[in-house]
Amino acid sequence: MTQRAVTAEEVARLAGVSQSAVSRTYTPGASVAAKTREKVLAAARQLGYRPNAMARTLITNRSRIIGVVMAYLDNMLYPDVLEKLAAGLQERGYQMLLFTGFKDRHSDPVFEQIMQYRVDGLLLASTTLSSDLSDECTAAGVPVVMFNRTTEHPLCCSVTSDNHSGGRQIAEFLFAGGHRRFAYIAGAAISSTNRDREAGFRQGLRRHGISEIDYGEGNLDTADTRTAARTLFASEDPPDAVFAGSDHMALAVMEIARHEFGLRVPDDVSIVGYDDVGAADWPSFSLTSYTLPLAPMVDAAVELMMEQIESSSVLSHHRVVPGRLAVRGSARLPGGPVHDRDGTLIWAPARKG
Amino acid sequence: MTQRAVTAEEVARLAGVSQSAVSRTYTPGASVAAKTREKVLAAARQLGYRPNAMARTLITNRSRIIGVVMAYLDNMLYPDVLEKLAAGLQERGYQMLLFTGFKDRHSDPVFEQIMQYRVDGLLLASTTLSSDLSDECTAAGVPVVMFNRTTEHPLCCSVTSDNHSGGRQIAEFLFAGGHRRFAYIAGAAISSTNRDREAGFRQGLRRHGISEIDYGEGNLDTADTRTAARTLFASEDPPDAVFAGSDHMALAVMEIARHEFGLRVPDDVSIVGYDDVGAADWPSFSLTSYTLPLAPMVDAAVELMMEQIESSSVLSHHRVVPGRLAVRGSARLPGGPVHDRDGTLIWAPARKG
DNA sequence: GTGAAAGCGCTAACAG
DNA sequence: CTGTTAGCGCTTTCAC
Repeated sequence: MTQRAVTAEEVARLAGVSQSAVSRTYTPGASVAAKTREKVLAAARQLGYRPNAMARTLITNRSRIIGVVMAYLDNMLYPDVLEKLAAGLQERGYQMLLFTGFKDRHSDPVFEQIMQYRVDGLLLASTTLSSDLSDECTAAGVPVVMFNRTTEHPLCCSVTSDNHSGGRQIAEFLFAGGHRRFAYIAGAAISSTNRDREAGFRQGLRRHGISEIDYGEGNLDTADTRTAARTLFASEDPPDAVFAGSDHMALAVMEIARHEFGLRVPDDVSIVGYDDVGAADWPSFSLTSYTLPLAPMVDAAVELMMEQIESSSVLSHHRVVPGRLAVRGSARLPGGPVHDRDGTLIWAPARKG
Repeated sequence: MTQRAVTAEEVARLAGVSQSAVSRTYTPGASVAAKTREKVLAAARQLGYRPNAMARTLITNRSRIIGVVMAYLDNMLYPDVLEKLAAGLQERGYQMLLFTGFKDRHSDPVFEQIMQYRVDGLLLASTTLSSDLSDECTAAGVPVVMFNRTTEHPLCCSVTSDNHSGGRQIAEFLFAGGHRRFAYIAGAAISSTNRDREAGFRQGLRRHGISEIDYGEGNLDTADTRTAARTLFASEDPPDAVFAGSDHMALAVMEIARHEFGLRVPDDVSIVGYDDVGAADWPSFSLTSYTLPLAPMVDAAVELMMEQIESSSVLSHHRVVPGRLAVRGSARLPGGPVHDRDGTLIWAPARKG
């Protein structure tokens, strides 16, 4: 601020009331006479007064700011997450302090900064970030919600999709499609999300007696994924079905398959992703993918956050939101309906009409 | 914060020094004896002390927070902007309060919120947002930097690419490629960015006697762009060269051209975009595009912001960062070198050898 | 319903 | 170099 802003004191003077009256006018539950309130508002408008949120924070011990940590945004999913999250928080009167772009740098100084701003809560949406961060938060009494990842740590909340089930459903679907040689392209090796998707995929295949699959490290990175795909397709016995742990990677694999190896998708190789980002539905890709239920996930995250803030306590709830397989053209279709091991229907051929 | 945080007072008591000594320890330029500093740091570590940025703001009248307004993030460019911006600000000790996701809602309440948090500056990266917002800021003495858009308003800074020149270069390139029937797909009609790109394009074509071109309203929206593209290609005399005001729209046009009209790119129609987002370089698209010089633009924006904050004054500098044509496969190549009207080389065939 | 007064956690003079 | 002191702008008792 270049010039000192208008204070409640000045407004009070102009309105001919006490400074407390001004404060009360801007405090939702406070008792102010309608007449007083009007005088205050008139004076405030005239002077261009705005309550100072910082000063309020100092005394209420609530900043109404949520720290959001997203190491990098190139997962095509995150812009969407950010938008929905911002909307949800704003609706409840909260602001968003964003920490991102520290791919290379260390995250510790970042964390220090966050804490100095006395955020009311922290949302961690980086699959790769060390969980020390969340420990330090709970130690400081700041509620944490992990988004699209989880942890074994006892005291923190998380919201994820049903990664394990999703991976398994994809395995069932691909197996039913007649494939026999599978590959998995892994995301960040240390992330629970990647671990669960892979574990589900392997479990689904094992049910059909397949325990050996190809493996590539995509690392959520375009270049790494391309390298992994090249190795895969150049092998003597290349896979005829590839499941990539994220759409981002799946699309990179598809590009390599088509443009560097001249493979037809899905005739020569089926490719399936996870997340169902916008581009998955573009005609050029028509990527079969497992839909990450973004809206309900964000809702759940905001809810968990509010619950903790309002109760002034750090909870430990883990919410899993179910997604569903979005079948498109990048994977061969099975001849008939596909069921999960518990009997639920994963996919069925469209009825003829 | 659930529990009241540790204060400088408590640290001082434990360290056996005055509270000021604690403050000084955390103030970069302050004079503290090494021994005192150490005692303080030891006590702080023991208690888990962190300075309260809010309290500091109250007295320094500097929040070290920059408000960033981005109405929506689906322009594939913005995640990148956000990352780079966050990194640049962080480097200088600033945090980022992000306002986004209010596509449908009104932006006024959002603005009120921003101002209550006493942001040191505001970065506007929404091409579509009304400029009243920036007026109100300057009125309040808060420096504004517009990113990737500009305005006629006297008191505010802006950083853009050379949109007009970019549009013109694309016109030259396409004309030299032998095209004769052109179309422009417009972004947000009210944005300076769109206006300039279109004006440059038209100017470039007019130089060659072409003043009539097709026009579609893509509105930076996938669905709108598709509709516009359908109308274009379904016409009796469809264009053989399409320039879309953003890559996002260019890709949408390409999808429609190929998959709904069976057109070959660039044999049947050349398509050129603007921004050079990551996907432009994917083999599936190989989109010729004008590179938005993102890194220098973000640097300039941060610089302009800091300059204003440090001088405690609202400046009015408009920075234009030059980009360059990234020639790929989505537009027919000219037979020989292409020059802009001032003689600068836009493109030349690769040398044989 | 209202004003006076205390104080949130910190920085910035000011003497020493 | 250090401690003392006076606020920053606000919310929140507490009497009235």
